[in-house]
Amino acid sequence: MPELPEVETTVRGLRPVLEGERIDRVILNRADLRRAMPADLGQRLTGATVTGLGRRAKYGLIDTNRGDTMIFHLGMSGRWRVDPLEPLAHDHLLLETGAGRSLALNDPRRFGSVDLWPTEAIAEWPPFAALGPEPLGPDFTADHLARAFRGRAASIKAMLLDQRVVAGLGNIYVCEALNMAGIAPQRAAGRVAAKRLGPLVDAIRAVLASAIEAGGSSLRDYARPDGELGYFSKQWRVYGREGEACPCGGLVERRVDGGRSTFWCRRCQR
DNA sequence: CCGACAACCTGACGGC
DNA sequence: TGCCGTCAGGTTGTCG
Repeated sequence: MPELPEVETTVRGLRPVLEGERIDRVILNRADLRRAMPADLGQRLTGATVTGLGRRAKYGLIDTNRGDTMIFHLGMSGRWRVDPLEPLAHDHLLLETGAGRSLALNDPRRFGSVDLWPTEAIAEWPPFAALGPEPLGPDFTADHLARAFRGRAASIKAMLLDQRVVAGLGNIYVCEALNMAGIAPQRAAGRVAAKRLGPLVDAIRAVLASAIEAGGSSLRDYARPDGELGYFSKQWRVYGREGEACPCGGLVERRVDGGRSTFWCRRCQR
């Protein structure tokens, strides 16, 4: 499930459980996710106190007082459960705090990852090295997109999914933002008029912000054992809505690009 | 540079 | 009821 808003919602749900708390116990059921967890993960985390939590792109960050940051990615199917009532299949990592709270990282498909890296050098963690700007941060601007898109024949959808261009967008929110901005997903990035890039930046920010708000509004529910996120799906304009009406009154169509579904409206997206 | 495709995994769902 | 094909929010690599 997780694109940027879901990871942000997850981090916000973990924060009250972990921040300032000591990790008393680490149970590693299986370390072979998409990339293997560090062999000494349990040793390095046990007894550490969590000093803060954050997010970069689709990665969650858990800082400790030992100088390590735990970096987790939820892949396609990852989720944290808070104070789970019972174990589930695919609970790969369990944490217990000194306050008696517990967390379970569950990921059936194992496309996620967990790593540890020195907090002071977090920007040099290899997957972070080439990431583009945060879409909700100050460096994500129309000028940035203009530079990234200039002369490029690749589709704008492919460019927005490229984490080097902007970090944190996935298939759902790219479809949503392009619909909101009225841009056809298959249009060559270099052929999007400069004056349309400001509205595109605004659309991306708006769709992410409302998705985070939707997650945030159900944060109370997050701390349930089922780990439900309060997903944004009810508010999707086009994603998963093939054959239904676009907000403009046109018809939502589905096409496949690079093996992934694209939902769009040919009436309002040009 | 670019698009297509496969690989990594499991689960949900629809059709028959 | 069960079996089978299809599809799924991500990332990374290869091929032509």
